[in-house]
Amino acid sequence: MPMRGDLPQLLIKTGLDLLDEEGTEGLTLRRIAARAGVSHAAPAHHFNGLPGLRTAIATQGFRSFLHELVSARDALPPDADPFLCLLAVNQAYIRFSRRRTALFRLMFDQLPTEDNDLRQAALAAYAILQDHWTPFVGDRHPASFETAIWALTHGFAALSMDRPYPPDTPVNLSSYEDALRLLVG
Amino acid sequence: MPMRGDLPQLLIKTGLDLLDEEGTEGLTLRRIAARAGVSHAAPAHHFNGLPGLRTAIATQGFRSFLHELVSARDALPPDADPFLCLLAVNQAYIRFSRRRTALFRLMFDQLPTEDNDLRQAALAAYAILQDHWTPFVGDRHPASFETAIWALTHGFAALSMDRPYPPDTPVNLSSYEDALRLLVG
DNA sequence: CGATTGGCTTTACACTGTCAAGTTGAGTGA
DNA sequence: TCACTCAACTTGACAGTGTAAAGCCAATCG
Repeated sequence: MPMRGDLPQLLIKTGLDLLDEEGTEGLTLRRIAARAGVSHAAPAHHFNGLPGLRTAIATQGFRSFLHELVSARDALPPDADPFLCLLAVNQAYIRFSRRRTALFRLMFDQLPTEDNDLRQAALAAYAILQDHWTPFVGDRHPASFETAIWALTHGFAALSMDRPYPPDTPVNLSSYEDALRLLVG
Repeated sequence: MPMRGDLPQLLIKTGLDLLDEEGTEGLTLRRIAARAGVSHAAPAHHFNGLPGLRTAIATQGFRSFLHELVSARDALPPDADPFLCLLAVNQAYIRFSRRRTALFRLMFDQLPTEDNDLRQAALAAYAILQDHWTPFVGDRHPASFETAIWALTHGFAALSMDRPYPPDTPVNLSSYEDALRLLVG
């Protein structure tokens, strides 16, 4: 495998930059290649064409996602209120979707892909989420509660990415906090 | 060459078909043109390039969306239980996202576009949703409750489109019903 | 009748992903 | 030392894409 410089990793990083800077349509094999200083066909040689590179980028995206969730958790004191922990981690989820919209969209678009690395990275991030809402299950059906709280968070993230759905209401994080309280309370 | 029925509407309908049959990447100006039996540049002449055609298709999508929500409501007897109405309409929301995934994605991708027709179509659909959850606001903060129930529904729709997020758990509609009950109860 | 205009076609161009073939260069074995 | 190998690229070509400019042509209008 590539000892020298590790071009695949450089291509993934370049793709992430391109995604953040220019959005979804900026992610192109040839642009990544040009920015990485290699020939236009080099990326396709290391990944399985554009789809392969996209899942590789999405996988790295889930790892960054995990890192931000963990950071949000570790920023609180170890004896913090469980609800504050839950809120902090879920707000990190939502902030990620707003700050890295194109990447967030790519990640969840690529999720159906049956790629092992992608699955593992996504599951690792999901495990962090699970850890924080399990204390609130109570006597409710665990699967339903899990579905509820996760769909609430993801839905809020998806809808507040670029704009609110009903263009009048400004979706803000405090209204998410209220909604979360409704659910766990 | 279509004598009757204006070409723009035919192009939109062709685009919707193409989207349903071949997914997002099947939606192409040239393919739409070919299927509609016109030259490859005809679509760009009536809409503002591909972006314009996409928002036009998304707008029509929101109109179909509205129609399905209304149909779900009208399928119940007029004296039906409010929760059953709410559930039926929201399940229609979710079914739409599963049955017409590519269109659903396009609709919410194009939503940020500052297009008046698109806004109006999206708001009309949203109004139907609002009608059904307002009876359950109770003494809660209306905006937060609205956010909660709508984010829950949209999140569930988004996550169950192609796949479950944690690839193990099969997201099904009955778990959504439970989640909805948790929220409105 | 000639001019105009709107609907569409034709042509051209830059850009995309992908494939096949070529190049290069660092290792490897005898 | 000297071919040989083989993976990492490069080069070149091709079909498909959106878009812009120009052309065509029937209907309309003054």
